[in-house]
Amino acid sequence: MISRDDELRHWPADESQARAVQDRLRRHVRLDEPGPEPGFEGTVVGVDVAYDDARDVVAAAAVALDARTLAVVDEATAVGQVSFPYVPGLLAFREIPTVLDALAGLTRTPDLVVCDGYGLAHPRRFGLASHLGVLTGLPTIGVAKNPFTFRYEPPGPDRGATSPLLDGAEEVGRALRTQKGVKPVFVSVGHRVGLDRACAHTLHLAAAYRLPETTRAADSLCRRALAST
DNA sequence: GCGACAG
DNA sequence: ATCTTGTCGC
Repeated sequence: MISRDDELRHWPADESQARAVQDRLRRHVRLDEPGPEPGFEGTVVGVDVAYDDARDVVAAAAVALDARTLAVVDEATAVGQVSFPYVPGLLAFREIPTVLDALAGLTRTPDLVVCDGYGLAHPRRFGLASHLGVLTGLPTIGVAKNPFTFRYEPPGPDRGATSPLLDGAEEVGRALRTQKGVKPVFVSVGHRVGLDRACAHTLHLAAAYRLPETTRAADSLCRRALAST
C-alpha cells in the first residue's frame, strides 16, 4: 500500500520524477465504487488554494458543508511554501502538500472531497483529484472550469444537461451545465466515486451558481487566509 | 519544430 | 493562478 507520509517525504524534484510518481500511484485509483449516494448524510468538503508568487507562499482551505443543506459546518486553512512550479499535467504537486495540511485541520473525516481541477481527465489519467484521493483514501471528484486539452460538444441549454468530455474516443469526464444559459463545468472522477454520482453531487452543490458551493467557499477562504499572511 | 495547456 | 474598473443586463 502507499503511505501518505512517504509520498510527501519523497516529493519529486523535477518533472520527469513527478510523471514517474503519477504512473506509479495511478494503479491505486479505485474506479469500481459508486461513491456516496445522492442525498447522503454527511459532509462534502471543498478544497482550494491561492498563491502569492512574489513570496512563493501558498494558502489552502478545506471547507466542510452538510451534504444535504449545504450549510458550512467546519473549515480549516494551512499555509506553506510553493513546492513545485505550475506545469500543465502536474498541478497536484503544487497544491497537495498544503491541501493535506488543511484537511488535517478538520474535525470530522470528509465523506466526499471536491477538488478544483481534474481527476481521471488527465494526460496520464491521474489528475489532482485522483492524487488527493489515493493519498487520503477518501472519495474524491474533480470539478474544473475549463476543458483542459479535451474535446466536448456543448451540453443542452438546461440545468443538468451533460455531454461527454472526450480524449479521443474515451470518455474521461463530463461537461455539466449547472445553470441555464451558463458555460458548463467539467466533472471527472477522482477516487472511489463513479461519474454518474460525481455529476449528481456537483449539480446538487451548484444549486445557485455555476460552481459548486464547496469550491466557492474554499476559494473565498483560501484567499482570505493568504491575505492575512 | 510549433502550439496548447487544470490552477 | 494573478493583474483589475467599470459596466451591461436581469
